[in-house]
Amino acid sequence: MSQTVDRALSILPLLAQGPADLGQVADRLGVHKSTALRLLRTLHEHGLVYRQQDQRYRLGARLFALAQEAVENLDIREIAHPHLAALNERIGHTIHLAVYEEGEVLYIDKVESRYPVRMYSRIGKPVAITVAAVAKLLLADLPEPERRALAGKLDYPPYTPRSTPNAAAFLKELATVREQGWATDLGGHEESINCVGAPIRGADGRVVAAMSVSAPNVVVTAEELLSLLPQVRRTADTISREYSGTSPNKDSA
Amino acid sequence: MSQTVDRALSILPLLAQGPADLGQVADRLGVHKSTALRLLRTLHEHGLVYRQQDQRYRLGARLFALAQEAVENLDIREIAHPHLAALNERIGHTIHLAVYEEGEVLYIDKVESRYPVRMYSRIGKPVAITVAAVAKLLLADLPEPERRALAGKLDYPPYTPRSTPNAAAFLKELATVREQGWATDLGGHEESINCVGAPIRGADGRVVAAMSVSAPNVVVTAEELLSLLPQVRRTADTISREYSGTSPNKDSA
DNA sequence: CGAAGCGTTGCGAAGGGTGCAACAGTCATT
DNA sequence: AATGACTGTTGCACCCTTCGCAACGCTTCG
Repeated sequence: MSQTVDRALSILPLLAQGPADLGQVADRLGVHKSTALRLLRTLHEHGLVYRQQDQRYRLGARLFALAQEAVENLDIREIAHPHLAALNERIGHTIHLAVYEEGEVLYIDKVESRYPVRMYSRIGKPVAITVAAVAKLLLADLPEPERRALAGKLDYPPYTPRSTPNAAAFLKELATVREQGWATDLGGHEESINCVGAPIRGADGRVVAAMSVSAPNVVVTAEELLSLLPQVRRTADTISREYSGTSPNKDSA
Repeated sequence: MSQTVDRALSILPLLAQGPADLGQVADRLGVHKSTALRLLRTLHEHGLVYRQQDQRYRLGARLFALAQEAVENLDIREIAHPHLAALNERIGHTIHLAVYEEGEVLYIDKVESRYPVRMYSRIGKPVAITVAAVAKLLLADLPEPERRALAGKLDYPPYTPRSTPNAAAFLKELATVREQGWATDLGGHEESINCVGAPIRGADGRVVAAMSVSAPNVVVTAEELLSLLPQVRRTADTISREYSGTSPNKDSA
């Protein structure tokens, strides 16, 4: 809606592919060099773009800072974390927390067995949206037209023989998930990894996040993992209650 | 230099502090609501800003994606990683890789003992620039006036009794580091953690990155850690040679 | 030494952004 | 139920800001 800002922001994904010099940026934006220069300068002043010694531009450090601060301000994450850590204490496996946002599913927290360290390692990476248990939970709750439209637009990469093959199968799976209130990924992403997940709901009943427990089948069989489902659901429900129950006022001064 | 873009980008750090509604954004920008609305819309279309259910705006998911892609495109990181992993195989401790950018020191890779997983957990977080071994290495190589100016502007938080107390002590430490070509952090950040690091240099001899090995002193004493210095320096030198030696052409098609 | 490539600057023109005012919802109050 | 206050939204006219151009300085080639 704002041409100048639109052009400036278009530079970011362009630079995400790798450093580029002024001419390249101007070309790919379809604007004059002087225009590109001014946009890049503004981005530079805000730290979103960095100029390396060969004068080429690449994405800047402030971007990390912003992403970091952003993830820390997600209140679901803040509320959920202690519960995820507690569950991890008991069962030991890797636990993920994820949210849905505009066509993408995004890990926002992860608790690794015996390492209670927050890892953002997968943040921003394209989640295997067609097979991940958390993705199924989040998409299953979308309004029907949106869900259908999204399913149609997705690719269905055959990670393994057990991956979701196409939109029809995916929609059917989502219906099942919505019905039963939990989801699995049994070797759909990596042959030897199984997951089981449950939804976290807000006060209005909508799914605001999803959590899952993952484990390689050399450690526990799929059946053993499924036997943890009650604990997973209980944790998810606890988080749901806390999230929707008391008003989590985060008003700043 | 570009007013519109400047205003739009100013919204990002503002939202990093927490969600805000249209009026708040307009006020803090000093512009009319309608203007703020159009800027936010443009940011929204690019995924940098997300509108939550209560209509308030917060930072969006694309930000994570950009930060992620950016860090993957740092060629120093790409070249260094296998060497860091190899060193980690031998000595087992945590290894960091960091760069300097416009007044900030930034971790861009980390190899954890027995977990050869890339963790970006600390990316974007303010590094303890006055005490970290990698920070000393990077700042020690700055041109004198810049180094002096930066040292004067920094805060010197007393994390521990062994933390760098003030600018004078810091500059003296940096001189030592530049002299000897390596750096340590002996309990300056956390009482029980020691680090030893070495610089990675480009073809022109300038320090382009720094690496360090960290270990708690319950595992190895400071002396034992220092005994690893030759290995650390050898690894750093190997990376330096590879980085500056052959032309690492990363031209895309 | 000249040519070609890059980034940079100042300028006039016009396109786009700005603020205003009015509208449409929602919520709380009376 | 009606009123008011509050939000987010829209259309519009004015004028500021941005745009592309052309020329410049600079380095790097041939």
